[in-house]
Amino acid sequence: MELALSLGDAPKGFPILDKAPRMANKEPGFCISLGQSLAEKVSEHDSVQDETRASSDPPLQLDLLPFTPIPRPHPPSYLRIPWLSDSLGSQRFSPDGGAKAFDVNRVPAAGAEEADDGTPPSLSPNSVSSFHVDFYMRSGNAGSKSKRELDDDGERTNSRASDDDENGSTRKKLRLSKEQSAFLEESFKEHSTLNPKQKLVLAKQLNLRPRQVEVWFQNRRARTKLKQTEVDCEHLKRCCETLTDENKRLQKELQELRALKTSQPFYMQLPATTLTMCPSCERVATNSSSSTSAVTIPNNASQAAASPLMSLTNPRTVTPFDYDHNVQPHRTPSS
DNA sequence: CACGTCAAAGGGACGG
DNA sequence: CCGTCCCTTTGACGTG
Repeated sequence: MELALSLGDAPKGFPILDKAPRMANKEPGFCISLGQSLAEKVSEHDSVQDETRASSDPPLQLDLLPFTPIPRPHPPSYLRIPWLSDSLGSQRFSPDGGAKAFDVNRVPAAGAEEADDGTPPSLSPNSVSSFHVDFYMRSGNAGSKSKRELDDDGERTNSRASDDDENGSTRKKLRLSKEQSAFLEESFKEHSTLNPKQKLVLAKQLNLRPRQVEVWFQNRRARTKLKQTEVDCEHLKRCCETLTDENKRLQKELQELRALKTSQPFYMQLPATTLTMCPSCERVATNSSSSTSAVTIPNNASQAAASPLMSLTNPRTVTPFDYDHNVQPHRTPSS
């Protein structure tokens, strides 16, 4: 089976084209040709493409087929994303329907049908800002398709959901084609939300119902949100681990200091209320004249805050004699 | 067969 | 009131 798709008659760039090589890793038969870029529009999303698509560059052919090229028996169809350009543009599906038009959820003959709401976008055939993509699905690629995508003729037979609506029975599970998904994905990169016009045009271009496009964007936003939630969760997890480690460390230090305190009751001779510290010089004095105990003060206020007993082990040690520069010792709040 | 993925449906919230 | 969004659920399908 061959699937030919060409997007745009006046070549212009589009991010999807730059993603194509990556897609090609999974899609053996994938051929894209592209021309003038919309680098100005899309550079914020993909800076790499600017290097490959200068505005004056001739159309670039990306042949992603890993095997020998296959002939192109049918003229390409044309698609473009309207909000990437300044006017509603051309959309010309293969007129003869020979190369299977892009989608898939409808037979080509149904591609000209109006949208569900009965207001199909009127597309001008002569846009100058469109892009041009040729998709060639090799028969080998069809082998990678799920069996439900293929009918007896090897062609995709996903029916429109409207068929189900008409039946009013079960809703058919339909899978969007890789091309549709890629196209929607690129559209999503441009706009995570759609206005009605964009939705209609995109639906028309992808041969989908507007509701399908809308639902796809809703689900896509949900996936993005879920992913972000997972990232946030991971970040919080790491923060929690860090804090847990810090807490353990401080608890251990506290234990050590308590042990030190018990083994050296000498420090207990100084009631806490007798210690004062000069905020300017950080020197500690005692207003107990009989005491000549040496005390230490923290060099780091945060350390002291984190570990109240740390001051007992801080190397900077002073005696009451040091605090002797005509400054009245400050009273502690408790005194 | 269990599980994951994803399109789609349904309902509530919200803004114009 | 209508259209859209988000959230939840459903169901079809693919995969290990």
